[in-house]
Amino acid sequence: MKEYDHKEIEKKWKNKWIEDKLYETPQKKEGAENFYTLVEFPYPSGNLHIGHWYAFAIPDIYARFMRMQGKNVLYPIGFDSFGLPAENAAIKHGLDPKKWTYGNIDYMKMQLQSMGTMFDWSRELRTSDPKYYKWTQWIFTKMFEKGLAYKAETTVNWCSSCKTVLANEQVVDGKCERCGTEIEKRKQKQWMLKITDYAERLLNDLDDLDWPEQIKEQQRNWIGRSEGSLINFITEDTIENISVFTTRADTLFGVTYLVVAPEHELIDSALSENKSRIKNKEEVRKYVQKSIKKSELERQANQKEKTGVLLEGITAINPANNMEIPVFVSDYVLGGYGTGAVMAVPAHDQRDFEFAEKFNLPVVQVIAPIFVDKDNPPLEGKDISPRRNVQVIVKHPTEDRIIQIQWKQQPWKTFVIGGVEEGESYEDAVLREVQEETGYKNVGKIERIGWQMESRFYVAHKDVNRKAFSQVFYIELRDLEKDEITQEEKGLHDVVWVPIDNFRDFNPVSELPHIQEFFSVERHAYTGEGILINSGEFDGSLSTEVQKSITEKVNGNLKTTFKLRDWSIGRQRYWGTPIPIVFDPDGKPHAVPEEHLPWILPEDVDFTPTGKAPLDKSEMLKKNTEDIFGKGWTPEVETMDTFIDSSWYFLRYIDVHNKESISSLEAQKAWMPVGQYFGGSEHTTLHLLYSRFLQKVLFDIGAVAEMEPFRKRINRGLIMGPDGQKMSKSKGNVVDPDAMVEKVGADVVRMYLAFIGPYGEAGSYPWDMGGIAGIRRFLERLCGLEAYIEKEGVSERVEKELHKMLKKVTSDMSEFKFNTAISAMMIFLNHVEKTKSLTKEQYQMTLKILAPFAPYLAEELWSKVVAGSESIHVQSWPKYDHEKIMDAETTIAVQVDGKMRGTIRVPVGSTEGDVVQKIKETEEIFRWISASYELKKFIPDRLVSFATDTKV
RNA sequence: GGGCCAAUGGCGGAAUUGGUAUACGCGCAACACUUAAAAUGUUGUCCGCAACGCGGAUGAGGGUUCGAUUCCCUCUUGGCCCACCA
Repeated sequence: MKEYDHKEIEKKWKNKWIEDKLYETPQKKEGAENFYTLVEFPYPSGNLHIGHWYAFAIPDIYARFMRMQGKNVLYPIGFDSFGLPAENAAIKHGLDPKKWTYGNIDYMKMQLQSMGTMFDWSRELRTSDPKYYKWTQWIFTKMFEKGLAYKAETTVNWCSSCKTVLANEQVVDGKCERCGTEIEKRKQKQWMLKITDYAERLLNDLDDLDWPEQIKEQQRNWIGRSEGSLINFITEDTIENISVFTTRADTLFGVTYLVVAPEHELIDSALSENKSRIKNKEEVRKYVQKSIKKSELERQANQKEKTGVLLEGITAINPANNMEIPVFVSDYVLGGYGTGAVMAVPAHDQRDFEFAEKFNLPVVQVIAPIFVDKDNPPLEGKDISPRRNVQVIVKHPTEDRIIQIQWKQQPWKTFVIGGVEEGESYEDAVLREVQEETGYKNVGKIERIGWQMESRFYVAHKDVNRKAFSQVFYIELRDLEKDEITQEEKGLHDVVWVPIDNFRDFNPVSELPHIQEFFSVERHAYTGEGILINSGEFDGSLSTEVQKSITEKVNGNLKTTFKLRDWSIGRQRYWGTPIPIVFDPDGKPHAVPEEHLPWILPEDVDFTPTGKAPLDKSEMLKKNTEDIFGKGWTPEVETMDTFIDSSWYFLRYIDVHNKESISSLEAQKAWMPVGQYFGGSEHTTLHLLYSRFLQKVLFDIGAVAEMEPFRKRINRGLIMGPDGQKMSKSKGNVVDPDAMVEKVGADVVRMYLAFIGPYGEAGSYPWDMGGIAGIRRFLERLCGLEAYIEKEGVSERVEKELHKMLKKVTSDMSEFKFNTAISAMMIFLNHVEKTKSLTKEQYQMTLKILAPFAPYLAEELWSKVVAGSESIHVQSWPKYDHEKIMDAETTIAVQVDGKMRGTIRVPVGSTEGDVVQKIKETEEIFRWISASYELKKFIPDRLVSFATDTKV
């Protein structure tokens, strides 16, 4: 056994590779196609955790593989080096954010290099470098010129601890994503980017992307396109119309009130103007102020309990039926979505339903669910006989029992059930049917249960299809006094008392949700589809088909709305890209002209958070502004959200020293779009969407030639602690990569992470100390292979296994299944050790396959066996030989009636006849096949399947 | 509440995409080497039984099929994302 001294090997090759500039990627390489492999760059937090290894070292395996496949592979790295932690270090420990950040970078660079990655460090970038942020600012000024960057009064998320504004995406569970402090709502003038202008394109262009469907779907949901109608409700005084957005115009006849958000403009004007008709101004003002100040968390915590205030003095007209309806203000309506006002349909919207119950508002059903009886479905070609009927749940006066009607001619168990006669009310029909069918006559209050519905079923004894409008009622008997029922009724059914919980035995109607709800004492709105009722000329139409016609009838407009909101990007912070805007003496904003970019981040600032931006105190910035633009001009003092920095960094790597543009079109032509982008799933709706947005903006101004930045995308999984929990210092389950590398070597850590599970599925994998020992053993055994070379002669078997392995590894790597690729290598090693036979060529090929996984060890062993050779990492990937994999004989599985009954060995390419003949000769298999059998399937060289079942 | 995804031995996971379920690794057990342990090696390791055989098993139940971990339906559990989005 040869010694595997990982420390020695790693030290040796790390330096050699740097000396030889092994990983510097030229813009073009003779005879090689360019391939851009990208991984999300890190924030320089101080040191690498095991997640970083998973993020960078595994894509490195892929990058190396592509390089050996003959591609000119770009695998760049940089640092997302602006951001809050640097500033927090400054505030807490009085450190210079720049020094703190750059010190961290130096250390992390060393760690990254220890991984054995093929990063091209000559292209390293840092977003806090003026040479970089000059172009971030340039992009901003272009957006400003196009009206895509604007300052607007909005309600913002304010973190009182970080003393800054956060984007919606940075608020998690109503708390600050960074520090966990509860978020308050504040109104503030705020720089915004108009991503909503691009919503449609961001959505549509997803279709053509070669990304996992899951990721695309998540972005689609985030963009949240919905098609609905804008409908105008005229208020009594006709001055203040209220426009609402709805996706359920079909329920318009069921609107019994309107609700506006606390932020709605109607409230603003009504409270300020004297002529407003609102009578309870004080009450409204108090409610609105309270709810706007309410934190996100409170708003969510109060989800169950609806609150609101009636706007006294204002009524609106339902344009569908001219009914007068009240108007409320409530915070269950969002100011920022749609028009900030909703039409409330309590019968068919759960939130409206809850609100109506609390405020005692009328509930009008306009959609009737359609119930098709599965046991007695309508038969085609039969007449349809429409009918109204009632179903009555009759409760025993003292016991928890209800009446079940057991039919004699049909296999039915039902409630009391019967038709409503012409001119008869539902309630009268209930009393009559109960008396006719059961004889009981002293009943309590009649209660309607759930919604009217349309049932469709076939009535066998009348040979018609019934389409019945039915309503369920509940009554409690006052006593058991009853009249004798008629002989005719007696002949039809028995009346039986059954326990209340047996309601599921009732068929078919008890399957209906609202019956079930009744018994579980929950009440819900009916939000599904159905047939329109109480809707004038639309009665009888299908709810899914009337949105357009109802909208047109009331002069509404069809309208598309998005959930996506504009991106708020201003930060009252220091350590970020300064917003390159100056204000003239009238306060009008102007972009800093390109010749003055980069608009430098001044260094004479005080970091103590005050709620005002630190740059506000920079004399240097003020002076610089006046010097350039003149007296009375003032600078913008906010910095940008760091997500902007990272929304275009991939365009910089490809031409990192360009002084004329973000990157030349020539460089873009060489590299863009990114061929493979690896990252974390947490960036699906943030970074990934923002990058696509900026790319499209840049495309529109001609700065880039591609409309989409990333051709392919893979979201990696999560590495958990050995206990299966998320790693955290407080749980004490953190795995320190540096210590692991020290102990077992970088190659082992890389390879173990690759072996832990498939890379392209965002699962979570626990770190297993035993597992990593297994990989270490594997590499140690590989070190021992050299001893077998040319010792035992040539084994055909080993040659075949080698090519099989090569084939498997090659295809697995293309699909990011590094785990099974490694498993194939292990299987091969097991074969070699068994036969102890290996040629020099076979050994070299094995090392090449190992090279992307364990770059240090492969290089070391390679240098020993191929004297004076170039690095193994510039060798080309071996090709497998199909001929060598071919077997002369193959194993065929024999199935009988779907069960495995044995295998036979036959020459490759045997015909069906040969195989059957062989089976007939094989007693232990043939005994399963009775005299009469049928050959169901013959797959050459694989399987044969028989059926003996004569029924088939 | 909505969307997406998953569920296979004691554990991480394989399975040619509808064709021999449990590859590979870990763990465990026995044995060898050793004074002993570690390391290493060899063998075994889904479950049941009247055990060289047969039956059962891929979260549960049903369906399609000669054949289902794979496709379809219902349900259960778990994960991720979103969430009073009209």
